Amino acid sequence: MRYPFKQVEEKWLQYWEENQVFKTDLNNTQNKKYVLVMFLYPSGANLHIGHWYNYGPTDSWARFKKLLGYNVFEPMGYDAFGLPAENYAIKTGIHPYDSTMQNIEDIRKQLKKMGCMYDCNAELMTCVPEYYKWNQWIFLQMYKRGLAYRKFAPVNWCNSCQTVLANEQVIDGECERCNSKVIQKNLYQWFFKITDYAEELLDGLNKINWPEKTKIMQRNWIGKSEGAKVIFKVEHSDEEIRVFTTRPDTLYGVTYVVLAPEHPLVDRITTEEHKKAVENYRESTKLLTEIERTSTVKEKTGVFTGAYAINPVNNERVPIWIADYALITYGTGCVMAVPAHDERDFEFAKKFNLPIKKVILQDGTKEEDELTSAFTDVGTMINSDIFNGTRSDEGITKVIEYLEQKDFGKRKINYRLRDWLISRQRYWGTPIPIIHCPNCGEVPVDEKDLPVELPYDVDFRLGGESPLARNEKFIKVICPKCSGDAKRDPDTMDTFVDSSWYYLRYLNPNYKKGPFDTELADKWTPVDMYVGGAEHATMHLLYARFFHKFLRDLGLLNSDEPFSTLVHQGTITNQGAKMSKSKGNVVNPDEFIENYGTDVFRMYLMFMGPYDQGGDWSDKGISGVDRFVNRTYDLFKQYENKLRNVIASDKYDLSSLNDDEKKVYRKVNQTLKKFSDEIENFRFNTAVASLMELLNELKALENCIDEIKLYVLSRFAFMLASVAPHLGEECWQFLGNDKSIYLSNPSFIIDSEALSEDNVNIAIQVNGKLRATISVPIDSEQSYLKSLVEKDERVMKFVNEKTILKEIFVKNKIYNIVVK
RNA sequence: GCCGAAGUGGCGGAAUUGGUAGACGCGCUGGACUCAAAAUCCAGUGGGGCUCACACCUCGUGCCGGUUCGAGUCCGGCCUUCGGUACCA
Repeated sequence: MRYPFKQVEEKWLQYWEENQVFKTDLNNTQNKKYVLVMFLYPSGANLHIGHWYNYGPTDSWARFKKLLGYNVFEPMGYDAFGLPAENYAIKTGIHPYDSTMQNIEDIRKQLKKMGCMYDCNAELMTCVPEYYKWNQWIFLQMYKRGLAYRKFAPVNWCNSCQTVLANEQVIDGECERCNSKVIQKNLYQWFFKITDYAEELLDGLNKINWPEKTKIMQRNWIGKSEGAKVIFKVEHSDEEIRVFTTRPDTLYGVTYVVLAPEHPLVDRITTEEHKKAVENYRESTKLLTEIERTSTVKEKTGVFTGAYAINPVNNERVPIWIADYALITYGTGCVMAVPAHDERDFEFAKKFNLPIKKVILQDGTKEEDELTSAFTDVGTMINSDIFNGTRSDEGITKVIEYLEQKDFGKRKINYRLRDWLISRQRYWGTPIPIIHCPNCGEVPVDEKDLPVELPYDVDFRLGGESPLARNEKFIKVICPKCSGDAKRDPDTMDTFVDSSWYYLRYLNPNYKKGPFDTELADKWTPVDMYVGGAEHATMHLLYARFFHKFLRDLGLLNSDEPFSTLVHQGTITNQGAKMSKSKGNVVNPDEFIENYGTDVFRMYLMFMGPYDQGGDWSDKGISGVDRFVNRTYDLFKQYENKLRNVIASDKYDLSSLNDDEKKVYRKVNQTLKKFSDEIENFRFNTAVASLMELLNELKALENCIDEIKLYVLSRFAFMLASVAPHLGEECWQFLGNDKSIYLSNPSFIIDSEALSEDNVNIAIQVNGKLRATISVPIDSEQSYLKSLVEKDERVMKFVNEKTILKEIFVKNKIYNIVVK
């Protein structure tokens, strides 16, 4: 009979809801497991395969933990602010609030079909004042501590989205969202001082169980480098140039200095005769950034300023150039150029005929040998006064010590990480709780006046300024300090602010005394298992760590990290291409749900391949899972109500069982072991395969007594309930159970004695080549095998007339005879 | 360029610390059931050789080399694909 999935799925969904099976008792923190998937962006499109792939298997993991007796908390919510809703509004006139709420309602229904254990009491959305009020509150706490600040700064501007972007949101010089070219613009913007936490963010990576590649990405993004700051005086001037270098050992080889074109010093030091050229160059680089910054041809360009700097260690006079290969955003915006030992400087020096001075001698070469490229490895220091003869790697610290002694410079650590730009010139986000007063300057909104509510009636057409700036009712306020006319800050916050702490809010979404219930947060965080896309490696996953540490420093949390274990699901592609609405290649899961049901579809997604690898979508194998599910259903259906009065023990003595009983008893114990291991480690494909193997062995069930049947089938149903929840429940019921398996606490213990077999197959090799396999009792000794092999013609024909040099024996595995 | 991951049958993919390569599934082939088909069930299925057949032999995990009794797994050198990053001093 075909598995009537529609009735079964409906039945159990209803049961779970009516009996609140998945409501978590948050006050009970014994055996707690906080399982979380990255929350959902409520777009108008249907949930696609990617959502199912993310949520389904993770839910199976959570379900298995629950079956094992853990107190599992698995919430789901909506990341409801953001640009797409606003762009949609501009196009259609439908207000972002209305469309978002409608979308959430639609998505709730679809989510339900997945049959996940989401605790609906914990649902949250970020676009309501009850939530974003606390974004503002956190903002104010940062402001108080100098961690939220406003500055006039060059920012990434997307003309199409009419807003600024964080560095993390610029991909290949293009806007992450709309792929249009990002340009530079100078604007007053709000920043969060994430750089204050750079060192701790780096350090903390060693303490968390995250994919190594994600940690590496964060490490690179933070980009710590150690070196020195060196001060060069500008000749005939009071100005000084402070450079950062990781190679103080090459300091004697400096032949020129480079400033970034935008560097403020340029105006003050450029000589009259070079002003024009410098101005032209600055203009051209500005244009270049706007037009073609990502050009693959990186021909070095630059101009001389006419000024000279003095190298503090040898008083050499070196020219000061400007060039766009010096970046204003990194280090001090100034570079000491050592062409002999830096590839970029070498290239530049060659092009502009600047001197190349060798100060590190490569082992096995002579000083007068000409350099054909920069030598950047370790060698012996030369032309370096008192350091001559020193190995360059040791020279680094020695030169730094010397610089500090003479007051020429200092040891310095630099980070690539920049502060997080959070202002957005858009409507659909959290208003920034700051008032700008002509008399008092920046005035933070009083905490008791929060939330600063986002007004509903707004003209959100694009215009280069925030839509909120055009809303008189919102923008005009009385300054709380001087009672004069003032204006609210018209910008809203980056939506990554919302997602930086939502996992704390889930624990009590209605909490009123603070952003989250600190008592619960202490018990339930860090999140035990966090699952989401790898594309968030340097954005959400970095910001959330920063927030967590900040909230800890506020005294609201005790833990240092938000997510102790992280897993990335892979990407499901369609014919090699990422699925996206714009490409029109999104595979709709609906037809599979309709034809096969939720359980089959979820199980197929798990079975396809390694979870973190994703893969190209194909429905080719789904019939295999469908067959498995139907066979399984048939098997259990056969025993419907027949085992109701049977009672199985927790353990059976193998010697009391017949061969078939032994076989299935062992197999189910072995499967339970394997299945548990595989699920625990997110290896769902092999977990499902192990169940298929088990089913294939269960033909032998016919020759078993009822007790064994029940023993085996109840364990099978137990495992099924994790990967095919509705079917698992149904099968559990067929065995005579009246209650949901999730309310039954079966606590099956693996019989470790049943894990091994009576007999094992040993590979018999001659010189490492397989010549025969022999079945022997487990743990047989070498001598016994030898006696068998000696009678075995298949093996002996390769041994006869040759000398046995060696025999290698690995118990229960292999017996290898080495001959010559 | 640099950092990271991966290359295994016709296909998706399995293989504890080096120890019987190809689990599980798809597909395909043959058979049963059927008037027939679908569905279902049973059997077979890496390539090559040899044989009436059973058996047996041989080659096989991107390429070349090495370590080892034994390598998909370890080491050295390449090639390809996919992610990340990009003048970071």
